[in-house]
Amino acid sequence: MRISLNLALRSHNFALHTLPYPGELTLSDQYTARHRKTNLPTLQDVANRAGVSLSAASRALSRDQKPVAAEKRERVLAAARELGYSANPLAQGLSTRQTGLVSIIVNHIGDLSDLDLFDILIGRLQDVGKQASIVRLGSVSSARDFLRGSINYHVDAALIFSDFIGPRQARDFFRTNHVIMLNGRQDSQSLSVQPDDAPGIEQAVENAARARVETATLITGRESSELEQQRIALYRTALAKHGILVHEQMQGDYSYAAGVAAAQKIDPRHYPDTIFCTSDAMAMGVLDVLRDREAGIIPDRIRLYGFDNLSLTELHSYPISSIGFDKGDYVEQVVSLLVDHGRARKGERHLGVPTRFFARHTG
Amino acid sequence: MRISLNLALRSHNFALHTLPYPGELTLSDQYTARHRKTNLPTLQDVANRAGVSLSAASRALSRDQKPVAAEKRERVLAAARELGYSANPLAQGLSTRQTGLVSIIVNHIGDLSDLDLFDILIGRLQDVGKQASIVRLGSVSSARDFLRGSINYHVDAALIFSDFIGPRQARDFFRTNHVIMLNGRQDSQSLSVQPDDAPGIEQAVENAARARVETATLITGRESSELEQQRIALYRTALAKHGILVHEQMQGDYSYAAGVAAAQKIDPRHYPDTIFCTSDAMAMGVLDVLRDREAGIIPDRIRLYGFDNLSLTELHSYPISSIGFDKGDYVEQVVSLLVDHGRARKGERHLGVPTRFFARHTG
DNA sequence: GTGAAAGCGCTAACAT
DNA sequence: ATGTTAGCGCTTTCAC
Repeated sequence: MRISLNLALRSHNFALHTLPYPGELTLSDQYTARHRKTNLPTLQDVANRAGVSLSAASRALSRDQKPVAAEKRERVLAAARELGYSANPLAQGLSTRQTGLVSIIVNHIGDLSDLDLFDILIGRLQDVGKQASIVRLGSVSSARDFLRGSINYHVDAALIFSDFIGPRQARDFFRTNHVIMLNGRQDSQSLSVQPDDAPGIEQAVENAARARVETATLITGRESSELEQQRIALYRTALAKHGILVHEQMQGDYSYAAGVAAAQKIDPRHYPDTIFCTSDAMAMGVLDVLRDREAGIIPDRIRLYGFDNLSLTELHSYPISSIGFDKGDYVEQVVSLLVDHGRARKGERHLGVPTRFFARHTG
Repeated sequence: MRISLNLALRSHNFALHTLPYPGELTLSDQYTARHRKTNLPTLQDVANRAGVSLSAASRALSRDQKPVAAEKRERVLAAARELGYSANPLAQGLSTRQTGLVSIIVNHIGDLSDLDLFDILIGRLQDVGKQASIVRLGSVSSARDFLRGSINYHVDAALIFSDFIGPRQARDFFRTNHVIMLNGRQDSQSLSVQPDDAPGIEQAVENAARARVETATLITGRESSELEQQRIALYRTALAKHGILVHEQMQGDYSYAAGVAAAQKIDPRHYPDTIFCTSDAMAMGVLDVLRDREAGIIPDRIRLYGFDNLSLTELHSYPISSIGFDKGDYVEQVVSLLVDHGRARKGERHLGVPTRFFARHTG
């Protein structure tokens, strides 16, 4: 996953509700529990209190409709409530092999830099009853050993953001087919959702073309990435289509520093009319360098376009026109893959999310 | 936790090692596993292959030294290796009540905005064998019901960053005493680590004093927070000590927007010599507004100090002098609380991390 | 030191 | 519809 930037700008207002403390246990209930290692009530406690069998209690409390007499179910529910019962997910998992955990696999936490996206993602995961476990791979060399023995080895699904894991490795690491590739790598077996860069790039170039620009410089990420190759091709096609000459192409690594370095190499005597960066972070670096050389140069003489549509580009100092996708849409696709197993069966394994152009001050 | 900003600037170089695929199972091993629902080898499989009993295998593989004949242990280890065995943490957890999971509780993912900090934290957690599960509370009203039944109800520990949960609620929610309060709220029973704001504030004010400033404006967070109250007091004490007059005190909510709003209210005819903000995000807003009014005003006429020492303040556009703590130190304290149970027993339940002043361009 | 056996708390056959 | 029972995979007594 790319190295980039983020800002959580939005204000957050939460009401602090007063919470009820748990219903006190009656003496007898406490007694039944006392001999165990933990004093948390078990399903057996609930069953006892409701005067039903263990399995009846299990059925009554089950998520999916299991056959239980309505009146019995009520008693069980009441007992559970009174005891403050909650199922032990470990025990459930041992039976059902479902932990309710979804791993989010990243190289390092910086990959979460689009906090808005992850806020939506994790929120939605929770909505559908899943907990997010974040795995920081660091380096992939020990990933396998590391995952082994960790609970991530037994998650319901793994969302792969780390670009160092391929679809096959992912299936191997997690011993499950429920792996969703979000890093642009995929094969026929894997599930994936991927932004469709084409519309956003087309729109951005079109926007530049309307301003009658004639030349462009491209600042890219690692060209070793197939995804980046495709993206560059999209830029070049769109630019050619609008008769814009690619002045120069420079390679960076998506980072702010790379943008700075690239901009410093730009010859002041031969400025391009426009600069397209394949990350907002690089565009920020470019902006800072060029602004230093000449106030107002952007967008007066050079139009600048980023990529990712980070919240950060909304900052006063970095009003960078960008390309991105709707984060809500993206998350919905991921969640649909997670929840709607039928979808994958229907052959819909690779989902796309269209990008679009976000006009701001620089382009 | 405060709403703030972050930037992951550092470049990351990971070597992509080729990984061995798992040792293929022999036919007979596959057979023994076949009748089960899953084809993962179990401890029984390992025991069979090593020709020892289940419990012997368990002991041999146990983390802590259990009595096993050296030669037997070797055989078990070999068998486990050959089978690609890894213990099922759910089953282990059911016995030991240790899941290896640590919940990180936040209001929303924006609380992670100090990605550098969380990168270190989650990395270290993994080092000590813990997995991080991120819980986005959103609103606390349903937190309790929500946590129930989720695996977070059975984590080894909960790290509370959300400022909407108090120590008592936390213990209740997680049914454990292993709750580490990182939001500034605590009581005698709870564990906590807290930055010590005093040294950083003292140093920042001293820095301003050396520049012979005479007046200061304070832009604060929610004054309803006790922590913020204390912080304001520290500023006022330090300012008074150096004979600096507090010109004005304005209230924000730590956000960039709040900084913008506050700065706009500053009367151009009566600029203070210096502005202290209790968050970097607010300082960024202030910087943007004032820069717009008059180029170079900061730091030529006004010195500006932020708080948090976000990586973002290293950006060219926001070279804001700030106050913060060493993130590595902070994480070590948290981890020590997590790992070293003896520490809490010795009464060392509330750990501190000193802040210091980070000089940059604005102050 | 070692193995048999009893849990941990729950779900899912399986009879009834 | 309901209760009994057999696992899920592991740790931990408890005798030997």
